[in-house]
Amino acid sequence: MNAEKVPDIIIGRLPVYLRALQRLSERGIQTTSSQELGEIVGISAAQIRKDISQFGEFGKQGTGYAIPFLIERLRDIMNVNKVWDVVIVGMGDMGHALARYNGFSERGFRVSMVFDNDPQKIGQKVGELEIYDIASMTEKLKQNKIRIAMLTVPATSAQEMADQLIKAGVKAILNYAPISLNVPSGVRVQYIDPVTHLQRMTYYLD
Amino acid sequence: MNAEKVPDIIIGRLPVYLRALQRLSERGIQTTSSQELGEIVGISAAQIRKDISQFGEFGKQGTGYAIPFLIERLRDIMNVNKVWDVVIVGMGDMGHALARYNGFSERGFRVSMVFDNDPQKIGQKVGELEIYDIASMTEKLKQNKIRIAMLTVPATSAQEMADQLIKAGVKAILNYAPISLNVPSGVRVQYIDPVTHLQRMTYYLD
DNA sequence: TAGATTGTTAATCGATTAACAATC
DNA sequence: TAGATTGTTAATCGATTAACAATC
Repeated sequence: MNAEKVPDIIIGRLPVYLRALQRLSERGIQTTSSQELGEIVGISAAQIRKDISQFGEFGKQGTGYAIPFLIERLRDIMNVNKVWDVVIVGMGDMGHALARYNGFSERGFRVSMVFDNDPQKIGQKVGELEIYDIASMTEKLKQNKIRIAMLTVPATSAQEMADQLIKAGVKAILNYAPISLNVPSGVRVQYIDPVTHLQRMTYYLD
Repeated sequence: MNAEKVPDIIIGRLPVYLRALQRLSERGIQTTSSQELGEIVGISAAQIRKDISQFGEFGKQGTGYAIPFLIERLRDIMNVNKVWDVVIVGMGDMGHALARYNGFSERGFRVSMVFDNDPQKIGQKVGELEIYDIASMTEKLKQNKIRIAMLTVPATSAQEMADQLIKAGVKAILNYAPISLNVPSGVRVQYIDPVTHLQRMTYYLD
């Protein structure tokens, strides 16, 4: 699709554009401009045009972008024009909250399995899902060709769990444990740690 | 403290350094080098030295950085050498999970109040905390001089709640709602949306 | 047609890396 | 002393912005 390699920093902005476009679409709006979209997401119009133009000519001079069309293109580009099965490892409070979150399905993801190693939890239900034993995880992930996992275990076992996930074929980890993971190239990690996010802001507070 | 304005991208890496240093410290390690720290967090040694040197000369040639000392300096710089009171707005699953998370206190934050507008929830307890009515939020935030909030309400009411928080004096918002917030300059926002994080990775999956 | 807005180029700005003297 | 590693400079690399011809 794209001859040149697109910088990761641009890839990181696409989901934000998509999210904003979907909100506009929900409100019945059919068209937008780089100017308008930029004001919504807090990014310059020039940058938005440049980002989008990496992938094709999706706009029209004079009128801007057709929202449903641009949404489809972005979903294609990001590979979310299908539903990805994801698993959750660690059924503490955070794992439970994610398992019950209903914002995944409408945006391309489905929580298909959840795991824990606590005998008290194994076999319990979280919504529709039964909590499986981590001991059976490698096998189940391979069987179901799972590529994406969310990691919500304590920091002390996060690296070990990540290693297991990777051995089982996982290529993308959303890590909620407050620790930097060591992973081989070819495996992607995104970090969600509320404390680092908060600390990034307190620098600016007196 | 620092004459030159430090780029925000550097500020964003400091919490990651701090987190790694604290893990080393827990393991009883007293000293580290830019090389070693870089391998842990996945950042080049040169960049780590450059980032740290923005704020002073905290290392020693030949031996590296004294971990407890560097931790103290970073905590000073980031303003987390004291405990910040934070509030949570929206007591759904995510709000509950955050309210019960015990990783805040040891890293400079304390959840001091939680709010919801559901009569069923108001007055209930979450751990030690009573859920307060959002109607009383402005008043309570002003009384307690709250500067930081975590926003875990549905996307549809997130902007409205953010506006209220800002009116009440909040200067930093950690936004869990899947929507870009519009805020005046002087107010900081950090975004946590598992779906955008996942979408950022699916681009690279086949 | 007149007005609006794209896609793209060139210029600017900023961030990262490589290299090394200083020094513990 | 010899080896290790910092702090910093200069070079490189990459990202953002400004500007505008093209065109709807």
